[in-house]
Amino acid sequence: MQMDARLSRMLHVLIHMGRGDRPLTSKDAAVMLQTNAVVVRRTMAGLREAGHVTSVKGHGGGWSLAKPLDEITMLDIYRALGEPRLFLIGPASENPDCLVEREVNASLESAFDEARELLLARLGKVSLADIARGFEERFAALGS
Amino acid sequence: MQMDARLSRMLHVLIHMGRGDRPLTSKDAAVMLQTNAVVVRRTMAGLREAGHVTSVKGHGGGWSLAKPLDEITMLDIYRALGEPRLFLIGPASENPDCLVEREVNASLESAFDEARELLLARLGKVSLADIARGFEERFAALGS
DNA sequence: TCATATGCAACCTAATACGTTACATGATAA
DNA sequence: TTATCATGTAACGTATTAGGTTGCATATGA
Repeated sequence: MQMDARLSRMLHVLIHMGRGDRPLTSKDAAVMLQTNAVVVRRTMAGLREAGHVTSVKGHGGGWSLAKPLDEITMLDIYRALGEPRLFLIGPASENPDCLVEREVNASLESAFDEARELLLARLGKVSLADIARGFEERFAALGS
Repeated sequence: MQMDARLSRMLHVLIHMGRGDRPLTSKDAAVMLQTNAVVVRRTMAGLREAGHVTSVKGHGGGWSLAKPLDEITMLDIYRALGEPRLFLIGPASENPDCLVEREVNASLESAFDEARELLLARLGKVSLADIARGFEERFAALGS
């Protein structure tokens, strides 16, 4: 499979939403993300269920933030997406009969679990407002 | 795609090779790994190129370790497999025009890079002899 | 009423480890 | 020398899953 870009895409579009004043339509988001409006709705559905965004049908409708960006972390969005699998690499089988294989699995899982823990902790420390701030700084530096 | 089990499988089979005295045929390895002999050869080819194992054709042939297990780390095998992609999650595009997207990518990459670094460091600290030792201990505990 | 927007089902596509078949090549034993 | 055993490799099929696409129902505002 290709990369799972849902987390990246949602962060991207949420920060744009934080900078706009009107609801963002799936169509406009699709242009930003260079994809299809259905893909946007499908992915955003998880964020709505998690309470991070709201959606309104009809004229003037679209997607809006349900809370300010500084109350949303990268980890929140990862969770709202259903905590998709992080690693492409894994054990051949979950509960093998072979004791050697069990030992190999234990060694690998230990290393991967530690990496996962670190990664999620890091995602939890960065709010979308932090990322937006980083953007503002780069943008300002560009104009100078 | 399903999990990439090549690392797990290679560690498994290498430790078995360390416990045997004769070359291990692809067929026998395939039974151990519950797969096909061609898959074994395909995957082991990388380990041979990296100098971790040797292969001999014909009668009495098969696969042998090129060095003792305490001179091979989990990281060595990961590298010999061509350093396959670790993470399933990634950016939507590598060099986006949108500055917001660049900022998102930078934040994500920073977190993922740190996790990768930790993971590879951990893989580099564990030799196959360490895993074999763990197995021996569990095995001995089982018999008591 | 009509244009606009989400909601959602149903299907196709791409990428890639893994599985499978077929055949060539090399090595050993009879 | 010949049969057997083993690796080497090409070629093609399979399964999984994010993403893409079409179609239609539903709700909202002008």
